[in-house]
Amino acid sequence: MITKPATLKGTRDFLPHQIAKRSYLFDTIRTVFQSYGFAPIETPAMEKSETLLGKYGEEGDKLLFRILNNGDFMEGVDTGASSASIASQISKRALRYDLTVPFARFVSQHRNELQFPFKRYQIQPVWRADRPQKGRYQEFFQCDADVVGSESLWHEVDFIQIFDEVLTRLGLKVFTIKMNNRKILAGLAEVAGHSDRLKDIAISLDKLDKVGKEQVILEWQSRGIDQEAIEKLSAIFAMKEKKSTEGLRALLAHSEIGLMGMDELDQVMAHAKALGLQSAKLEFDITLARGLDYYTGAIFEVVSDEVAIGSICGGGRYDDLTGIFGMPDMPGVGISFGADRIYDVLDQLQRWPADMMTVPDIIFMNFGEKEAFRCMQVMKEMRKMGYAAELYPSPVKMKKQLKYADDRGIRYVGLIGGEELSSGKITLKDMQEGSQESLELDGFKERMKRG
RNA sequence: GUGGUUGUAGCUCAGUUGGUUAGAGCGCCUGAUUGUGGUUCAGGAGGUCGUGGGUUCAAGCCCCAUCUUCCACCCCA
Repeated sequence: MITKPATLKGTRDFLPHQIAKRSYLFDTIRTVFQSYGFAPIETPAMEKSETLLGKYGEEGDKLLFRILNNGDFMEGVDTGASSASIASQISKRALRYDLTVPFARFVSQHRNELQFPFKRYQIQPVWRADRPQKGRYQEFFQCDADVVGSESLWHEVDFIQIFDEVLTRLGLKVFTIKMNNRKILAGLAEVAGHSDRLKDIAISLDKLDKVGKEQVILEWQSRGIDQEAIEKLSAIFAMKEKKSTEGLRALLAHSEIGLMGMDELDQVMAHAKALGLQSAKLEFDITLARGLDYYTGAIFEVVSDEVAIGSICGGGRYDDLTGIFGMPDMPGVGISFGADRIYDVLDQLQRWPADMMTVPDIIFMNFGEKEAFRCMQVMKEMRKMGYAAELYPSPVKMKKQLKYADDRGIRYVGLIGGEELSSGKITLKDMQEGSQESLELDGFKERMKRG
């Protein structure tokens, strides 16, 4: 039986022109990361299940792709157990869900080989068993930069500049870097008298933009936040509208952690603004929560204001990511570029630079055995000069050969047929101009150098 | 994971209340042009109507399942 060819849902093939665009994107990100002192690493696509499980919350666990054990995976399995238990019995490996947790494992494992603070970047695919939508895939690339082993807030300032630099270079003109601090959210929970309910308060608050404040209040109520607390928290709504921290200090006056968050936020934003940004708008957003459980300080999210596709970058600070791998007191902060979403944004906006396809500089027409051999000799010299050259592989009709050159967007065509072979000349055709000239080998080289 | 939506030629899409042989544009191939592309003209190829069942004398169209797409939740890049 023949299987109909198809990629799995949420996954895609990449054609040469798409790879060209993606490489340009990666190269831009890589260049900027390196200019800020980050060095590349790679980790395996799969990890032990226990490395990944429980790191992304309950929802995240469900989105992990599990890998079935090899061999007789049912041997000794308690089939009466729960699905989750059976799953962990028959699957000891999983595909990575992001690059941050594998990085934490990496740092802990190689701690004696690294110099701290350690700054690494990583551009690799990740997998999530999510339901696909536009800009939402089951396999996609993340481009992460993290620094571990430093509490300095200068890193936060660096990351804001990196967002600005990369996205500006890629041609995005209108985008917003949203910033908040988990300590501020913790402070709010504290003054509301619900320190233990930080997550409930933040998750509902995060939806403010979408559902409005009445709905947020309703959701708080249903999550068991009492009326007195809600009244205190309501002061937030005004701050959200003004996008300012005005009045926030007063509200957090009795929360040590809240005030600490305020200090951090003010310091980072002030420095980032003083250094200047090219295209980015930098905004405080009290409702920004982000789901990942491990964030403890600054949190970032970048959205394009030109294309509605969700966030294109994210990031934040975590005090203790490697603790679960047996390496306590290792603070870190990092960001991630969602390459595939940025790709989609650039596609939609048609912001790709021209001439990104890797196309040879010249193609030689094939007139037969002897003529082709002469072309091979000439091409050998051309390649030494740094040109990419190729020969049409078979001596078919000129029309077909030229159309091939045209379709591929190759600018120059070299013709060495019977006439040229006997006269020792080369006919060079410029496909853009539609002109052609007959040249000696030296003149031909000169002509190519002139472009 | 929940609710919805989509699928017809390589691409973008028509296809009437179920009724002969499923169409168009673009693209592709061939020729006009046996050493000249992108223009023009003439001709041609290409479809298990996503897949599998079912209802019917008859299904691209109705029903069920499944895969896929996109949307809203959820969550996120």
